[in-house]
Amino acid sequence: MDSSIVKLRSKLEVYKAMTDGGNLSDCPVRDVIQGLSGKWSSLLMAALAEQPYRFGELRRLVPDISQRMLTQTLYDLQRDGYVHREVFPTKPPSVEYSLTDLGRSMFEALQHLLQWAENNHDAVRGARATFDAGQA
Amino acid sequence: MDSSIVKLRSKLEVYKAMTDGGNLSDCPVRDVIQGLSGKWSSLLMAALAEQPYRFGELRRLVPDISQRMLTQTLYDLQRDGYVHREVFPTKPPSVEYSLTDLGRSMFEALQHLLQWAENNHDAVRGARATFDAGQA
DNA sequence: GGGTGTTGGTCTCAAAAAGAGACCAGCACT
DNA sequence: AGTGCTGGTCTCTTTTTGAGACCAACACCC
Repeated sequence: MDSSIVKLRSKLEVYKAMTDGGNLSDCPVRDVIQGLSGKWSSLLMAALAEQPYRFGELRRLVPDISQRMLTQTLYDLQRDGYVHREVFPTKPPSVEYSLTDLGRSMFEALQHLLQWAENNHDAVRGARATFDAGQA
Repeated sequence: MDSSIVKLRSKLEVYKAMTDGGNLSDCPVRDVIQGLSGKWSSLLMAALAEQPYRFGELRRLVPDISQRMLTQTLYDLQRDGYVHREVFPTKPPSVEYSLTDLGRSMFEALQHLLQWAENNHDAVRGARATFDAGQA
């Protein structure tokens, strides 16, 4: 079973790792997860996991992200060490974003969740439809 | 290697699964991920993965969540089929939240990411510190 | 040399989401 | 009668996000 490594740790431990200290600054796991829980983070990670992209390419690739949020999300990902930003001295200068080793490592863990989402989206959509019908 | 199953699919495919159609409603993966990318979702999932909890217990367990966001996040998790809500006719009535099978299945995938966060938080914190020092 | 296009942003303003905290009904217990 | 506990909701303020205008610098074209 591919989840054996994870299962060796009790769920309680993972939970405690998220709440230890009671506040964010004392809880590293929450601190890290926070940076990934934005609306665009996982999407941009998935894009950059495929290949490095330039700013404008990413903007065209994800048409419904605002330029402002693209800038900011890339900045945050870079700050947390997942993404490398390189400016090429062309005219006008172009900027390439790529995953760091840390970013690739993180994406491997994230990918399980993306995979699950792809495999189970109809179950989720079904649950949502049933729920909404019941509330109506 | 425990990630072999995932690696069988190309990263490109996962990425395409997140962008197909160009908008949210046509992209199931983004639709599902969206529901999990909130600030509190993963934390509450981790808590409920440990054991079922009542509303007030969760509130005490996560002291820095507002009652308003606790209500709403649990509602969303319930709507997407991850969480079961049961009202017991005590006086005053108590409400218990627990994971569904779908929720447990999803948490298994999520746990990889939580695990990674726990293992690598010092790398992330280090990257952040270095970055901030460079910007100063 | 003047007009147009490209680059990767920033700035402002409006809309949406989140946080803080008061408030509520219903009943038990004292 | 007063107090407490339950799981919420309501309102108000602050923060975050979204939409879109604007920018400098240069290249290319004529």
